[in-house]
Amino acid sequence: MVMDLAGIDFSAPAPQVAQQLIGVKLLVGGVGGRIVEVEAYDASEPASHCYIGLTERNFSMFGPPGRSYVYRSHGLHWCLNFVCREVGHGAGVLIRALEPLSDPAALALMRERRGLDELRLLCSGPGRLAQALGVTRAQNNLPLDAPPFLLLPRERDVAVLAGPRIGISKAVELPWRFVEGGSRFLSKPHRA
DNA sequence: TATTGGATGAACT
DNA sequence: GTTCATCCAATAA
Repeated sequence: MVMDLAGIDFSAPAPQVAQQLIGVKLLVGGVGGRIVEVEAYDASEPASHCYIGLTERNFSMFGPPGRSYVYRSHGLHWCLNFVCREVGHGAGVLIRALEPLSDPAALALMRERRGLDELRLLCSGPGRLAQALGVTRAQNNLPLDAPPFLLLPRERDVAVLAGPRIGISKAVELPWRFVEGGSRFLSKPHRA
């Protein structure tokens, strides 16, 4: 166990970490919810930002496991990842959707940041959840076991389903997207 | 130096 | 279903 957060060993391969993250509660500055959708990425496959090697953008994915990797997508969205494996490997888990926490103050803050009322749309997508949680490049390469981050273990069992990843054109065959079966907060429905 | 293509989301038809 | 806003790393030249 190199990095034990919410009972998860982040030095394990990304797909293994990814399925264990479903049902875990993620808070950033006290705001967040239960993780219901994630995707695993690894330097060995071409859909990963690490496939090409170390760059200014992806350097945190080559650092220690159990840290954040935040990147900008399509020029306007931020996306949050958790780093896996060991230093120098290049692997991580993209956090794609949360079931928003029921704390009233937290919900109000997320709604304000998103400019929306509808609970379903607060955190159902990687860009949306980063906006709701106030995550930007300022939160890149930070340890996940210290503020503003907080990870709490699953409170109950969840049914985890695996399927193909969303929005990629390479390595489309890998079933490295993991969702909570039946969740209403997914960015897209599960497909096997 | 120029072009291209995204680990997206919102607003359209 | 399609379009588009808008940034930047990778690739081509």
